This record gives sequence, C-alpha cells and structure tokens, in this order.
Amino acid sequence: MGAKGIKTRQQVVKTALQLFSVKGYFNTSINDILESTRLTKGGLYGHFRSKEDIWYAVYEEAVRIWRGIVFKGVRKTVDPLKRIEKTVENALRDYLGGNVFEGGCFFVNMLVELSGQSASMSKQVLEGFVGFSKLLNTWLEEADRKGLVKKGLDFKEIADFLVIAINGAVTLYSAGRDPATWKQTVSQLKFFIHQLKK
Amino acid sequence: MGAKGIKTRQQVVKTALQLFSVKGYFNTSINDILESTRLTKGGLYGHFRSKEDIWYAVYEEAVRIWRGIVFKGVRKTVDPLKRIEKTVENALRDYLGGNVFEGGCFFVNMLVELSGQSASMSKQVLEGFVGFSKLLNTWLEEADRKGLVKKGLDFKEIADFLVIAINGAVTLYSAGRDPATWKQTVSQLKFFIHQLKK
DNA sequence: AAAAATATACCAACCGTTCTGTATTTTGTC
DNA sequence: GACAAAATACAGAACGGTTGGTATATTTTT
Repeated sequence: MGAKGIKTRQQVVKTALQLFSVKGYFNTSINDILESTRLTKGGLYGHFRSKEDIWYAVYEEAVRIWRGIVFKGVRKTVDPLKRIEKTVENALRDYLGGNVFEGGCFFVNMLVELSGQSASMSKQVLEGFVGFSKLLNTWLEEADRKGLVKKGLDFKEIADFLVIAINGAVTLYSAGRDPATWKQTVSQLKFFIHQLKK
Repeated sequence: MGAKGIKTRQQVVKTALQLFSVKGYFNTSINDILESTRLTKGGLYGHFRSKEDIWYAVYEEAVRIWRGIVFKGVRKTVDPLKRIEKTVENALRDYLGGNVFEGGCFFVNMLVELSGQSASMSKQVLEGFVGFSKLLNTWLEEADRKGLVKKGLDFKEIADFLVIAINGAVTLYSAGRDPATWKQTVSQLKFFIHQLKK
C-alpha cells in the first residue's frame, strides 16, 4: 500500500465519518461517499471490501478524535474528582459544543441507529460507552482510596449516571443546537460531583 | 371511510410504529410494512399518501401511548414534587423498562435519526421534548409557589436536566437492555429531586 | 348498484457490489 | 539517478435486487 493509497483511504474515512454522523449509516449511500470524495466505485472498493468495512474504519477514527478532545489535559490532573470534572467538561463543551462531528455525536447516533439492526456494530459502540463508564469508575475508587468522597456511594451507579447524562445532552443538543443544553448539563453535573465530596 | 378501512389503517399504524422504532424510518421499507400487515401497495396507498404520511400518523399514535403510561396516576397527585417524581418513575420504569416499543423509545430514536435529515419531522419530535420539559417547569414553579423548594433554583435548567437524564438512560438501555440502566437513573433522579426540597 | 377497500402490474431511480480495463505509483536493478 | 517490471490505484460499466410511488383492475363492504 503506497503513500497515495493511504491518503485517499484516510480521505474516505474522514468524509464518511461526517456523512454517517449527519445522515446515519443506512441512509448514507456509497454514492454519497463517492460524490464527496470525487472517487468512483472502483476506486473506493479497492480500499474497502464493503460498506460495513468502511464503518469499522470510521469508528476507529472517531474514537481517535474523541479521545484527543475528551482526555486533553486530563492525565496531568492529579485530583481524581477534578479529573472527572475536567473530562465531563471536555466531553460537553469541547467535544459536543465544539461540533466536532457535523451531526452531533457519532457514537450516540450510531448506537441508536444500529441497536437491533447490527449486533456486531452496535456491540462495538456500546462497549465504548461501557469502557468510558469503567474508567470513571476507577477514578471514583481512586478518590475513595484518597479519602476524598463520602462513604457508602455506589461508584458504578454514579459513573453510569454521568455517562447517561452526557448522552442525554447529546441527543437534545444534536437536534436543537442550543448551546444552553450542554452548558446546563455541565453546570448540573459539576454540582452533582460536588455533592459526592466529603 | 367505513369500519373496515379504519381498522386496517390502525393496524398499519400499529405495525409501522414497531418497525420504525426497531429499524428506524429510512431503513424500514414500504415492503417491510406490507409484509407485516399482509397488505399490498394498492391497499396501503389507499390509506396514506406517502411514507412520510405514515410517519406522522405513527407519531401521533406514539404520543397517545406515551401519555397514557407516563401520566398514569399523576393528575391526582397533589404535591407537585411527588408528581414530578412519579412522572420520572413512570417514564423510566413503566415506559422505558416496560419495553412499550420494541426498539426502545420511538421519540429518541426518531430524534437522532431525523435530525439534519428532515427538518419538519425532527422539529415535530423536538417540540414534544420541549413541551415535556415545560410541563415539568410549571410543576416546579407550582412547588415554588407552595414554598416546597429551596430559593434561587433555575427551574428551566432543572426541568431540562430531568429530560436529558431520561433521554440518556433511553439510549443506553435500548442498546444494552440492562434494566439496571433505568433503575439506576430512577434512583439518581429521586435523589436529585430530593435535593431541591426545602 | 354505489362506494370503499384491496390486488395486480408496473415504473424510474437507486441500492451495494463486482467486473474488467487502464492509468499511476512504487520498487528493484543497473 | 535512469528505467523497466511489478504492484497499486482508479475509472466506468454492468449486475441483480430494492426503493417509494402510481395507474388501473378487481373484490368486498355498505
């Protein structure tokens, strides 16, 4: 695979990512991708074996982008509660509010569309969310070990709730495009996290 | 329009509602509806002018069903905070957890799929959510007038947050089908509402 | 018999995919 | 660094099947 091929392949992935996020997977046709990339069918199918194949490549790219934004400046944050706060803020203000994907959040859109349609694809997305929740969970346990939070909290439930609230903001912001949606959620979740402190 | 016609029309709406909720609007074909209803195209297009026309009828039916479940036993609840609590519980336990629509929540699914695709259809769905939030808002103001809640609360923000959290639970429950998802959300939101009290 | 409901047959446009042929790069050899 | 051989990248036509929708004929209900 030469340098040229890699470049056009990346271009296809980049283009398909935006198209999938706006139009959805099923309602984005191969022709849509061809028109946006100025490729032809032969060119496209030289890089990907199928439409589903494109989706998996797009998913990986989306994860790469998402990680870069959501975990920016997070590793160096020592206080685990501050780290959670920072991550939530990044996810809502910079990722969601930053309109990184034209159609809102690629992952939520795909999760909703593919649930009950493609077991393997929706599983892939769902595992991403589960992994995110588990990460928040470990940070909560770290806060517990450091004696920063109240006793008797259900960390899994709290981590899940954070992910749930973020997801809810995504669905409404994607539709209404009112920045108040994610701003309010940041504010409410900061308050929520504050309530956990000792 | 005779009795027979009304009956088959209702049957189409009922069937299409389930299909749309599972497969989505675009990925449900007219043929899918025909196979499930054992009708033919001529029969179907005698009742509806277009696929979009079917969707609007389905939307109204979905609202009817949703209202029946979410507001069950709510009107007779005098305490506005209890009324909110009851509504949230109905929405998560009976509506979402009751698997009323096979594919999860029809409204959230449609909101995600139709945003940026059909302005008129997604607007219809979004207005439903806005209306729900406004209703919760009026109940919060009622609670305020009765001196039941703390001073200085942003009622719109709180009402929006409740809707957002419910929506987030919907997306994750629809995909994972783990009842813990909505149970945890009920628990967290009850706690959240409790915090508002004087 | 009139009216309503449904069936049949058909359309042009589009779907994802595969095929063959042809440029265009990349690579190995000198 | 020049040059041919090999590998890669791309174009474009064609495939069988499906899409939403329509016009007309037939059956069923009233």
